[in-house]
Amino acid sequence: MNQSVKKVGIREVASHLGLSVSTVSRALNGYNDVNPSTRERVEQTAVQLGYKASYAAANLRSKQTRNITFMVSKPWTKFVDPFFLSLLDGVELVLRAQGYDLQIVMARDYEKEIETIQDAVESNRCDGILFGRTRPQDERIEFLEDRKFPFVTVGRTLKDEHSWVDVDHVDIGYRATERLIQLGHRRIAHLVTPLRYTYSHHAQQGYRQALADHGIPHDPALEVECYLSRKTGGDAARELLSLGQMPTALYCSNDMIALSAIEALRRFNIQVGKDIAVIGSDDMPLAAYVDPGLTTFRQDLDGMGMRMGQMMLSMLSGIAEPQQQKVKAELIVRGTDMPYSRKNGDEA
Amino acid sequence: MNQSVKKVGIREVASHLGLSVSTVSRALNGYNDVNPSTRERVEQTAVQLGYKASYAAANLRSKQTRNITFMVSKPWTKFVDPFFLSLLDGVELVLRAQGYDLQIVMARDYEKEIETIQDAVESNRCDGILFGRTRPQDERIEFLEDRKFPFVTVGRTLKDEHSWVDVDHVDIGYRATERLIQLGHRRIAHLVTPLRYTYSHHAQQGYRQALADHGIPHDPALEVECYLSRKTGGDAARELLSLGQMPTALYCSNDMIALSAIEALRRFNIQVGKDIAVIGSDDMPLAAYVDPGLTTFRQDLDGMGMRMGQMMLSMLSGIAEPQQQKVKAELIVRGTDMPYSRKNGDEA
DNA sequence: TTAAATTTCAAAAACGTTTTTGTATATTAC
DNA sequence: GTAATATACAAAAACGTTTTTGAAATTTAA
Repeated sequence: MNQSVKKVGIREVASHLGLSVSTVSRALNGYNDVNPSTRERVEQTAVQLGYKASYAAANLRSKQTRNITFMVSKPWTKFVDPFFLSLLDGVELVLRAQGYDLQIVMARDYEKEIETIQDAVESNRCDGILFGRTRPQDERIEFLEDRKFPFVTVGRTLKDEHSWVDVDHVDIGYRATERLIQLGHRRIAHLVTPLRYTYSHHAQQGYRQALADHGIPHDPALEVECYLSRKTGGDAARELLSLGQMPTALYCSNDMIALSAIEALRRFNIQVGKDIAVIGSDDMPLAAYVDPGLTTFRQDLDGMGMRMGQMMLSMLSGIAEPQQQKVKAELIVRGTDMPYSRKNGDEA
Repeated sequence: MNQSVKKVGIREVASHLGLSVSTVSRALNGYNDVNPSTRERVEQTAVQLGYKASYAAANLRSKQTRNITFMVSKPWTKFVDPFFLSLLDGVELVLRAQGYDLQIVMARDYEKEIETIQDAVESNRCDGILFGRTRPQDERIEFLEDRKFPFVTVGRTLKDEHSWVDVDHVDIGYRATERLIQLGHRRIAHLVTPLRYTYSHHAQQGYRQALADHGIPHDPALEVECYLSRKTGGDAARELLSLGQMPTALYCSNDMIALSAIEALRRFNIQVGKDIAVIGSDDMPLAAYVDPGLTTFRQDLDGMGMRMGQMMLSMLSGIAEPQQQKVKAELIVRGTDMPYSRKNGDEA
């Protein structure tokens, strides 16, 4: 392939300096049994000759790739999950500072997730793995724990003994619900994200706790599981409508679901922000742009990403104990939540 | 690291079958000097023993990574450029089908772009490179051409002799402008994306050609370069306002710029879709959600991604001639463009 | 029936580093 | 002044594959 430019290897650097390859290698890799002045000469010559160590050769011998893989899943839309992309920036910043590269691989569907991870660890492609969409019981986590392969997740399993960063979804659920209660609502529905993900359970837990703490009985009919497509977010709203007794407020554990429900309700001439209150959960970009703006929660994705990177780094440096970090989200009040008034759909 | 699970190499597979490692290797890699029945036995034993070839070792020997790197640039927002992410799906689909992996690396800023690419090719990390944000003269392309390293870009240089896929921005510029002209507008501004990117020049070319074809003189004051941040999109609108004679229509070679201008104009009580017409260029998700919806152009990113993958594949299989594909965008009429009426800001 | 060609596999070299081990020389300890 | 230690480098092994080369066994050609 490279015709014009001859590939320069460590041998060339060594012979150019009259040194052995081992010394060049050790100089370049920061070992201390090399004279400072020699090291400097080596470094200079290396850049001068344009030497770059072969990735494959170095990996093969050292068993280190200095590479961390983030597996993103293909979600409900045709694109990569934007939620995880937002994390990447923080992760990359931290890893890069320690000389690690961040590599992103996509998993096309559920089976590919575990397959991708297995492949990454079994073919020695990276030193550590990052991923999200964690489930109460997660095959991927079991696999990695079994292999003792370093990993950090966004979100956790129910067993919860590995390293993770997570938004406090119990807290979001609680605060969203409590806010609606304090605004006077009593029939509050929860459009909950797929229960195959752990965080949905946490949201549910926060929602139910808030109801309980304020003496509102939990009505299972008001808690409907939505899938992460826009369509089924609206479906849930229609389902609630057909219940006869429409709730006066909606807490959605995902903004997309909220937006989808809002659109469906609009079709029925139900004005969100006037006839019904809605609160979302993750402040997606769209949330600020719709009219009225969606009241929701902002999550510090960048900070979480950095924390994630730090955890990975410390695992790589030998720290074995799992590290865990739960971060609180910030309420962003916009226009979709409002006090309860008798005129609302509720006739109880 | 792997304490419980012993790593099984090609040697184990070979000895388990009473074959030589070379035969196992050739069987697994689809060479034809191996008996079909032997191949089957090897394949079975390989999965049975859980053998996976070491990535590094295979790379080192074969000089092939079966890995394609897509370099995404960090754009104006804090996240990865959503435009390129949309391509990824198509690219990945095509590459995966031929056993290639797609790996994504981020370039944090301009200098990192060339650096990232140099590093990827010089350390033999991939067999081919994909990227966008191409400039009229592009250092990265020169570097890769010089090394004869396979690459395909989204967008092109002005010299235009490499392999690329590109949206026909000349066409978009022409059609957007012509549409506004046919709606009766004569003072049409062009808020143009940064001219450091080639596609901005194409958009400009289409815009000017449409004006010329309809006998409208080109007013340089109406063509203002915007940077891809929301703020400076609005700045351009304010600049035009201060001109005294506001244009009656805006063609923006980027939706973000359009949205930003719209927001700024709203602050001045100028109603987009009533007082001024706006047309965007790339149908970003937000475009459908704002009120009124942005009239813009839809680009078949998925198809472009697939085409890109195919081009890469054919380059890898030895085809040397550059392949190029220009795709037309589809006009999406929403609410921000409307016919010219005398009441508009224009008093000419 | 023999020579040539084909099929199928094995032995060994090669890929370009890092790591292990070894060895002069210089330094320190006594 | 000698032995022990530390310093700075070199030689060679090792990493786990793929590729090259070679060779026996089988088939085909004559």
